[in-house]
Amino acid sequence: MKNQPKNDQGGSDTATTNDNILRKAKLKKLSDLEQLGIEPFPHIFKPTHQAAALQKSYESLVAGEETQDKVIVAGRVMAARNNNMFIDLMDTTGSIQIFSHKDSMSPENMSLLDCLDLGDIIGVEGVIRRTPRGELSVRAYKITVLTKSLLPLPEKYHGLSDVEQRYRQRYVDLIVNESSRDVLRARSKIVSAVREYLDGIGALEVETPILHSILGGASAKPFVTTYNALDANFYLRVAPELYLKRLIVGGLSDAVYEIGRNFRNEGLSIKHNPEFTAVEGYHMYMDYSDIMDLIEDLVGHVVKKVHGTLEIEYDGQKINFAKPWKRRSMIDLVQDETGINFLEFDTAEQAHQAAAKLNLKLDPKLNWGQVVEQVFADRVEHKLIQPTHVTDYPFEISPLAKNSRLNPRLVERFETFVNGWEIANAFTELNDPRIQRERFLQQVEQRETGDEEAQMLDEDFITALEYGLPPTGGWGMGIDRLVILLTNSQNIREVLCFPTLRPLK
RNA sequence: GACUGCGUAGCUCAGCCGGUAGAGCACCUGACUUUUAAUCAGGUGGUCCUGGGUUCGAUCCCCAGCGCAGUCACCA
Repeated sequence: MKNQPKNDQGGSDTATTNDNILRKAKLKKLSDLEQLGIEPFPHIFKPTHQAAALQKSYESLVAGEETQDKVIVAGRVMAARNNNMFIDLMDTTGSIQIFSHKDSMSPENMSLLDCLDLGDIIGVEGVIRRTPRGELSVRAYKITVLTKSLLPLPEKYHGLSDVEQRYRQRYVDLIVNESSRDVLRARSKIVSAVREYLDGIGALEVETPILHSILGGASAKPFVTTYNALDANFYLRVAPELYLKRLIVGGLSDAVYEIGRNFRNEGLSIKHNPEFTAVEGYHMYMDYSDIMDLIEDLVGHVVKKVHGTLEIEYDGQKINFAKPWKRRSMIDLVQDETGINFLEFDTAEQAHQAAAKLNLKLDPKLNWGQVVEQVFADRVEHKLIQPTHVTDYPFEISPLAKNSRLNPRLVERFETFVNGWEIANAFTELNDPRIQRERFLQQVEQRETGDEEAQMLDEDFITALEYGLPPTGGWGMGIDRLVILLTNSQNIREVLCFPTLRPLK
């Protein structure tokens, strides 16, 4: 990539690049400060006020008026005018102008102004006033350098827009791009709201292993790593599901949940990052209908917390999260779009023939359920803009879900779609150890025919089921996608603090 | 992984139908001193992503590589 800061040029006299010239200018000011007996990196400073709160409490202060209210603020110098007489100081809450005039500052302190650069972090003691031009300001009595910055900030008007650099050097992006800060702060708020809701219904937050010796809980390609001390290979988990259900078996709580990272060794896209955050929850004595209610309440709580209303706009499209959400079976939705009722086909061959009529090119090895899933993905998924629970999935693609009470070829599973994206996946949990073993064995068979994503037989999980998993409903939700929707972002990387990039060589 | 596009100053971007490059901001010097992307005058700053090839000459054309983006495939 271009424009990486070079770290090995600080002391070189032969340096001629602009990078070096800019850096040298700042190093000179740093040594000027030291000449003045000023420590450019002091240990501590205690501000008393923050910018946003000051802006709010002095909202009605009229232009030209000065108070006697003493404040101490601290932040980064983002802009300066009139030889640093006016400085825009930015802290984590907002900005406030600093006004430095010889009438209210010592000559020594005034000379410190000459050593300031954009990007420096300073502390300012002074009084609140509003300038005749109407800008709320701190008239400085004393300015303290808190941290000298040695690298130039990006352009003050256009900011930093090179996406690669924004993600590789998120700290620079965050300094100059308010929208980046807003998105990541909203993410934190969303995670808090999820936690708040689940704690509120009495669910217990737990942490289960990320290093798994047996792959399970979802159909996905894993990352593999080695643990030296045990001389054993581990998978980075693709889902925490099987461990969470073990905790329900153990009766740790009526409900448990985990918010954490899953890892899938698959491609990057605007919707996919190899490590992503999911929340999963398991609730005794609930079935998938109860979980649909729960998802609607949970997401509703989060949306309201972030937006104050249940109707949001994403990419110009209005999305309404008000209950109840549409609930419709996968088979019916496919029939709505294609006129084909796949339940009429008893064999995979018949399903393949039907799919072929729809001009779908499918791997001939796919079983009936996989064909239905592909037709659904191709014809239906992208049309599900408003929140929709798609219910009753084929059992072949749902090895951990309990069979349907209505049709043995289906299971009590649903996925929730918003804006054409799957955001949640849930089942009435399969708790019959005999059937679970069969399902695992079918997965193992698929694995042996080359399906890298098929799950493994987890004997200990079956043992847990043999001790008895009470009737339980479980669900998982992708946090990143929810954040994309609720922050009107276009890309998963925008909602990750540090998205995955190819390492620089 | 495949295809397409992009890579020029610290940042945001022009430009060159092949003759070694410009602007604004930032930075430096000076002026101004109640400014708001402050203003005015002057100045510094470039491996035009990297490596090959074609050419008298390549930042520009060709090939390969690296990085990024978008689309597709797998997936949440």
